Amino acid sequence: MTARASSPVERGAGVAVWRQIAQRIEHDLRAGGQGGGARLPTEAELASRFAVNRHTVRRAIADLAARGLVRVEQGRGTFLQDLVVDYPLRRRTSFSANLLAQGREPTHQILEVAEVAADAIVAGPLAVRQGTRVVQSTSIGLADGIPISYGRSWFPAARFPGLADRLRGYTSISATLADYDLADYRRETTRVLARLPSADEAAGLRQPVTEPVLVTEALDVDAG
Amino acid sequence: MTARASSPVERGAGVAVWRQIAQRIEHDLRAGGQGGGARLPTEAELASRFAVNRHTVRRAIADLAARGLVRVEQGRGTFLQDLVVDYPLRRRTSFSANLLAQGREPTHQILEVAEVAADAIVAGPLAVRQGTRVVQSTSIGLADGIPISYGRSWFPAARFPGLADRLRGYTSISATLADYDLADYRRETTRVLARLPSADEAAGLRQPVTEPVLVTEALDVDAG
DNA sequence: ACAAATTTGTTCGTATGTATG
DNA sequence: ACATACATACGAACAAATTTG
Repeated sequence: MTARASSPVERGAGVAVWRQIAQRIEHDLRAGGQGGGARLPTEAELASRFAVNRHTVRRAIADLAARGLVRVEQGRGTFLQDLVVDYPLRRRTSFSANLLAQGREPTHQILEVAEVAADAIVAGPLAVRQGTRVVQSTSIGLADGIPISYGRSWFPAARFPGLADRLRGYTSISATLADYDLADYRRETTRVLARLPSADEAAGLRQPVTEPVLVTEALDVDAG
Repeated sequence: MTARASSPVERGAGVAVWRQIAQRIEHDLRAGGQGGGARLPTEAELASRFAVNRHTVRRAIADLAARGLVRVEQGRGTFLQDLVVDYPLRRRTSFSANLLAQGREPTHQILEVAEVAADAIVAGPLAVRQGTRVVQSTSIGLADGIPISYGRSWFPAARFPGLADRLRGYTSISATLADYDLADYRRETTRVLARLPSADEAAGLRQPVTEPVLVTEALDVDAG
């Protein structure tokens, strides 16, 4: 698509070249309704097209990728992303940030991750046979450094290849804990509410993009 | 802080140098509890400290910034970011939103909530004496109706009056599950993404009001 | 108010590594 | 094995914003 010479970018203008390129690509993407995972030109191609260094194109693409417009795959190419970045990932990051910011958010520490055979107790709810390999995660939840919860979870190993390692790598929260937290701890933290502009319209649009607003409100509560 | 020579990064290992640096910086930040907007060493400083090119350091910092740990200001420096949006609540809302959109996000079902006496196993990590009343929650995680995880958690009853009832009322997600989900399940569900208008600007403000955007996107995936 | 020094931002060039087909 | 395409890393230079003299 857009095989045209592509008018050159403005050098020396106030706007960084990579921004101009990012914007142009974005515009072109939105214009030419390339559904699904349409593929973008290669970095080299774009570089020559815009007459810039490949790094400059990469910077632009990095921006688009960060905003969830495209997805980059090594060795394959860059593709239009209509599904956006995901939430959990960001969620985790925001959690880390939280942790860093204050020291008193409830945290979750994974003590141990092991792969064991499912026993009778576990096998039932997981709908697997006894003896099936399951990943067992043992963790504690902390609030202000004080242990609040202790939990053990099991996941079917087969269904989640690599889960064990992944769990070891991260320190994630226990939802249950967080949920409780949401009810009680909230008092002295900041809240964020996500409000869909209108749960209805979100449906009609074919565009994969709906943009509800996230309202953040700080709530100071006197102790007690 | 950390004025030491900083053992060199592993070259040629499987991990990109910038990742190692990002991780090291992150670690150092968490370790040295530098509250508020403590300032990081300059890029040049870090570059020489790690014996890498400045670009490599920049890449690492970009990562930290993207994850909300630090904030970079041209001409001034890089600072530890502390104000953050709130995490758990956002998570829940997004979860609800998710639910609303489709019906097949991974869910968490609480099977049973009981108040029991802490046994030796539980008492330890919770830092309570054996026999202390603890709330025991048993739950399973589902994805598309299929049980994926089975877990049991304990909370000190004293610390959380009313927890039992509250747990019975909710149906929450398992963070671990969600974490994994992020890698695999994503493919065929609807995602909700909270995007700060500009991860950078959101930084400057001391105001407790940040208004990221929630992007909801439907993703149709061909079966198979 | 102006100049200089600092510090981050942008762009180019070059080289090499890694994943994909 | 080979070509393609993205990933990483280094080096150099200059621009822009901020702070300091």
